[in-house]
Amino acid sequence: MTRTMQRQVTPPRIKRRALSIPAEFDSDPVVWAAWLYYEEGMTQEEVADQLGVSRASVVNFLQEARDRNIVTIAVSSRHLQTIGLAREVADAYGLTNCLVVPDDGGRLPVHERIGMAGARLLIERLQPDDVLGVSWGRTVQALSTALPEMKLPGVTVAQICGCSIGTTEFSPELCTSNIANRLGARCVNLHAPGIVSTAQIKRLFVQEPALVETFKIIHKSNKVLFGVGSVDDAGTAMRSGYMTPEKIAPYLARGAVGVVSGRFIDRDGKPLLGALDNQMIGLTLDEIAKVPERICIAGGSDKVDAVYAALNNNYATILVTDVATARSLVPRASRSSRTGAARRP
Amino acid sequence: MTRTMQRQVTPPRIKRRALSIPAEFDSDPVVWAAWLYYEEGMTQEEVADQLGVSRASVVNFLQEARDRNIVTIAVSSRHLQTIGLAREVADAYGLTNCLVVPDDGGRLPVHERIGMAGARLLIERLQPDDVLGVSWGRTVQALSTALPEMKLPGVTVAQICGCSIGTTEFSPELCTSNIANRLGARCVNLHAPGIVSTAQIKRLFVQEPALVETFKIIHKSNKVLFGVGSVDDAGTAMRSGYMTPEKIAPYLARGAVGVVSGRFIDRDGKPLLGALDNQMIGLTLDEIAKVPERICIAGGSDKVDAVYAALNNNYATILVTDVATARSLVPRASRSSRTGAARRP
DNA sequence: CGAGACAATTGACAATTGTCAACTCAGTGT
DNA sequence: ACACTGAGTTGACAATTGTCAATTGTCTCG
Repeated sequence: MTRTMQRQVTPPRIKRRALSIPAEFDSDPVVWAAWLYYEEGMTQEEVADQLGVSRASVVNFLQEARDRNIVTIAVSSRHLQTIGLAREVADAYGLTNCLVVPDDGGRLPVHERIGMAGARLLIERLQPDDVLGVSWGRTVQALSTALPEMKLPGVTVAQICGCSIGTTEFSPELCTSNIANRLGARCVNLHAPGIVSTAQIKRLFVQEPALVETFKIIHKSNKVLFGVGSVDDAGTAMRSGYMTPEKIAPYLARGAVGVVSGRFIDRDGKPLLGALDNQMIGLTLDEIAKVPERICIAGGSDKVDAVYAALNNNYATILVTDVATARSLVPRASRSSRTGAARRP
Repeated sequence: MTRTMQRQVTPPRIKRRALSIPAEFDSDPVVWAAWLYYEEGMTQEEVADQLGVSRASVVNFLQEARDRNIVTIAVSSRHLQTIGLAREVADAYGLTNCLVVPDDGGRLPVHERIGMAGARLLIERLQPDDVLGVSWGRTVQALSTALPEMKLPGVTVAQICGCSIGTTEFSPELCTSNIANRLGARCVNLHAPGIVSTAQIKRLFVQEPALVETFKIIHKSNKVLFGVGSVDDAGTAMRSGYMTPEKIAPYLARGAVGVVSGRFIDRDGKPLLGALDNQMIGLTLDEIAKVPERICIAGGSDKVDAVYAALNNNYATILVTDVATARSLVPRASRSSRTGAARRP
């Protein structure tokens, strides 16, 4: 979602005489245009003259250069962390990192903005031999589509909870494979339903050699990426056919405030175990909590309670959220939250 | 040398009412502006409204964001290698990499353009524990100023040839420390003249414990960066007081065509050893040739002979040059050069 | 060989962005 | 108190950039 530009035509009349020796067959004009424009700071018209094409074509070339990742325009996530609010949240909840995406006046939905920032953060943090466990949800899905195409062959992306049955636009398997594809990473899908009908069937599944192998990889995750669902609304989990109201009811009755990777948590973030849990296939909350780096991407006013709970129980080491959510989060923090973070001198 | 932009003022009249909750004290408006503009693709006017400032201020913020490296606009060097010409040169001379910077119609001098591309390449290639040996010259100097500010604390930048006496704008010690500073790397200077008056004095210097220590580090270089000087013109080496015409004369007489890191080479690239060599303090050509990755940055019609010689004797594993030089280089190559590189389908 | 289809390129126009001199406002010195 | 300085901001204007429909070129097929 970089700058929007497209094509155009050149205005000047001194055209058509290629200045130097440009129009040879030994170069990709797109690369040239990108270099001259972005690196040397030429104007599009100058580039057009240099290349011997119309300025409109230059616009096209530049567009293509961005699409092909020949030029990269990136806001470094490190700087989004320098925003005072991000520091306050990080301090308050003991996070190693916190990204707060600015408000854009409702231009883009929250989950998309958070997805974009999360994408940026993710590619800056991934190391060659990482195994990234991926949960699912609207925000995770948004992150996956915001990722640029890359080549990170050493990385593995693993699906940490079973598949959903419904056919919404997002699902665990789609999130995972999308991310892996964009990243050029190995993709490990968990080929099993997220929820099976009985605890016994779950046991059967889990003992299946193919799944055992898959789980071996999943358990090697040194980073996890997950969203947080609320239970107030009809929630992601239900809309996607992952759960049904009847199944959820007992959890709600016992005080569930949110869903992390398909599992319910109470207001303190404690796992809320119930009958359903024995039918769920995927990493448990305790297992997730053991992964060294845990990236939580979530925001929106309806999710504040759930995010607060999740943070409170330290499920996340890194949080990507939006301004409004961050603002609600700070005063709630159990520890001392410092007011008035450092401003520029 | 990214896009040129500066400050400005906003045109619309619907201003001054901050749309959401932007003007709080918890954020750096520069980061916000950068995010909204570059990441979300808002127009500057929209950003201005969102932030509650004039559009002119937004222009200023964006300028500052680029200056502060909050946004990075980069042409990936990998793509400069995809230019057919670069491949031809690489093939012809057995290089692992070759970058060819496009012609810009004389807008910027060759060495600056090459320096920019070299800078890009360098930061993409440097690994955490690298020791980078740095020679000197106009192009190396240009590279150093084209580097962005970074933090690469694990990297060491070492000066591989002694200091010059003159006070030109560039010198071995300046090149090295410039590069180290920009990169946020450790800087190891070689505190000795590049040329001393007698071979005996050189021996004394080199045995000095402080220098012995320095050389230990220098010899650990796993990457080197050097330019190539011609001897046709009055050359860098002389203008900087590094050498004098009398000293050079014997080398010229014996067929010197170029200078690499202060040492003369003949038309086959062979080191041309003479009286002076025993008075030079710094890595020898043979020592340089043993470094695994050797980045040569050089171009310009006056240097073609010298670059050809250097490439011919395999001093470089990576070459950064300009189109004109690359064009001259290809037909000279001793091996089979393939004509007509791949075009886009 | 011409018609048709499709992609690339272009010029005119509209929108966005950069420049600049003037202005505001805090802080200072007298 | 008041003029002065300097940083930060602004509006009007100029330059640059994006859009789009029309044109051109290329390739395929009849």
